[in-house]
Amino acid sequence: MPTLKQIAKDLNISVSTVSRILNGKGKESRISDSTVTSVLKYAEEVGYAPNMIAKGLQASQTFTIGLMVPNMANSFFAIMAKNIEKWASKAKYSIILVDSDEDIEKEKKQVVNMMGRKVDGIIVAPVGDSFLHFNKIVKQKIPLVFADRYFTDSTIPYITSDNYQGSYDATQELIANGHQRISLISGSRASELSQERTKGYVDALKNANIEVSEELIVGNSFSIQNGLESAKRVLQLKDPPTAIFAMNNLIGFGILKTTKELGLKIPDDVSLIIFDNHPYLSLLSPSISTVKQDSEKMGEMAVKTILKEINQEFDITSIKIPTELILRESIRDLTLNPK
Amino acid sequence: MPTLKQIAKDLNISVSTVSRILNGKGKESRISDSTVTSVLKYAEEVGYAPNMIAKGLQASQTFTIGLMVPNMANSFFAIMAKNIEKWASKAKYSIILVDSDEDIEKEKKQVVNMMGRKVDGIIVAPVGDSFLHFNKIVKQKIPLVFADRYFTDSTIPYITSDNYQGSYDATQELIANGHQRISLISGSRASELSQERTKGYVDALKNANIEVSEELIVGNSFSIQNGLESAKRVLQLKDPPTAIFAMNNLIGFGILKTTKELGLKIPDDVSLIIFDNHPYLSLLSPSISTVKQDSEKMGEMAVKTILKEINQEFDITSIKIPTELILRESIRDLTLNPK
DNA sequence: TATATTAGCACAAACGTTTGTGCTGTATCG
DNA sequence: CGATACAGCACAAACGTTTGTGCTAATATA
Repeated sequence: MPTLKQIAKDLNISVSTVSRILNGKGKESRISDSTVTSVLKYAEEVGYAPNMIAKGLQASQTFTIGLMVPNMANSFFAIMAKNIEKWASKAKYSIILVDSDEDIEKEKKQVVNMMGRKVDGIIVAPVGDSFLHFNKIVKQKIPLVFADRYFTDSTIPYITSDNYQGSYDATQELIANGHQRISLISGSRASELSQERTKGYVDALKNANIEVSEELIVGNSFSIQNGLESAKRVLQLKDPPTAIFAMNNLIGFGILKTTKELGLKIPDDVSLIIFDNHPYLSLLSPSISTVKQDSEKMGEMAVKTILKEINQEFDITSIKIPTELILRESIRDLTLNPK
Repeated sequence: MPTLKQIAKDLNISVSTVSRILNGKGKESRISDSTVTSVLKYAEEVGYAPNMIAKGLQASQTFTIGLMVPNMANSFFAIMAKNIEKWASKAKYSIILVDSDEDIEKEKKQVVNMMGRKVDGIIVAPVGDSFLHFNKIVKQKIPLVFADRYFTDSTIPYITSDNYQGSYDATQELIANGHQRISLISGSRASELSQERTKGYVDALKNANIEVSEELIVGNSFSIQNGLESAKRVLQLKDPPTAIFAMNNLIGFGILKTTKELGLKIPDDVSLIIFDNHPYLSLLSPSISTVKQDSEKMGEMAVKTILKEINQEFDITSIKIPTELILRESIRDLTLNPK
């Protein structure tokens, strides 16, 4: 791989001259046209490409953004990552990807790794209930933004869905269809995202004067396994719910497996709505109603926000992206034909 | 962020001594125990973390692996990426992620970008029908391995499924169920992967003395759109197929949407088998038979292979990972109840 | 013609590492 | 007691850039 030094040597001129020319500063540095063209031509010829590592060392800017997600196998994060890469690469940034695998220890370790790699900014969907290990990032003045999951008691900006409203809407829809015993299968309780979605659920119930029953709020993990087990548990209650609200798509998938296993019919035996849409949910029989999150937009806004931070702009704000209620066939209307 | 220089200054010793100690070379460099412990203690205290950029410059090894996939929204690649990151990080490597978005131009540009970033190796699922733009990688002696998609007429190692066998098995299964008019909806024809899967399909037909009809081999893209349109086309033939074989999961999804839209029942009206499994396919009614690829393994082997290349080991071979035929309810047995 | 200006480039430091070599002082040996 | 050995460290180059400053020769000005 040719370097500036090599080109300079071959052309019998200095490294600095070559550098300036290749950075388009030929004119302002009063380099003669003949030198400029010969360097340009030669660089092209030998296929010169700047060493970004050396550039990064010198400028202490690496044009790299760290991205940490809890689980790439979750299509929500995969799509978000796709869009983050898309918008980052448009701005000449590259993405360093980490799948924390919902493991707080890996997350902590990789935070340090990313700092060592001198990323210009970090986008993370955190897995834990504490942002302490992110403080060192902030202390180093490294731009940071949370995506999807977040901490309101920190000053770190976040991009997320309007979790409260989405959850409220979903619960409200179930209520409007005559449901009173509605079970919420929750993701990690420690996450503020969970708390916000729970709040939407609770408030919708309260506003409809429906008693909030603790036995109907179950689960503690954003996983298929949790969906499976929690659904099983709640459906085998002496007084089972008429409807279930799944807090994310993995939980939703688990619930679907359970109902299939138990031979329960949706929506005849139990109604279902899932937070987070998934292409296949429209193909199921019955198709499943969902709260659609705009993960493309979330990725886009996360990049735009981190770029603002990197460029030291001032109007940096957290963003709640509206959700969309998609009604399909998984909710039984109990007002028409009560159980 | 503290540097070696800063620590050296604070402790009134030289940079080289600090460097050696922090790299565990205190003993062999005959540094006194007192110096060693004081440096270790102080480094811990100020939270020293090595600057990987500077390290990379000096060692010309960045502990970075470039990963380029055509579409992260495709769960196959998302899962592969997850496992690549998993195995890479176990070996202290980080992943630079690029989503080429099935765009050959973006792929070409990012190849150059990755070289400029001095990645230690590159794993790529290429989108085009030519590997010319990868030659410069090879020429620079940068380790390269193809994953999923590949080129047999290059010397670049690849990790892929046993596409021929998987495809043969799927077709064979349809034939065993009495199907004669079997449509193959193909991904990008230029890809050898497509050609291999097509070959499996063709050979299975030939071995059963079934004529290969060109009008039943349709499509030219690994996309939902292709699945949608091609299925529509083939199902509206005067003599439509009794079974469809989808070359990947996106195509399969498109087909499922089409049959739903057209009101066709699977498997009564048309049978279906999809190359590449997906969790939701077991939940559909009917559940869909698939050829399951081991994308976890593919990711793992891709990393292990690239690490071998990086470490200049010799036993580097291309790998075909066996597929598994998963039979569910989407294939009608025409031998029992012919159409 | 002597001085000032400017064109056109080279030099060198710096970014944070690693590592080969060299230097000084104390301990060991004969 | 003089030479040798080794402990314990410092110095400096190198990796490939960028950029402020300095230098030389040619041109312009007085």
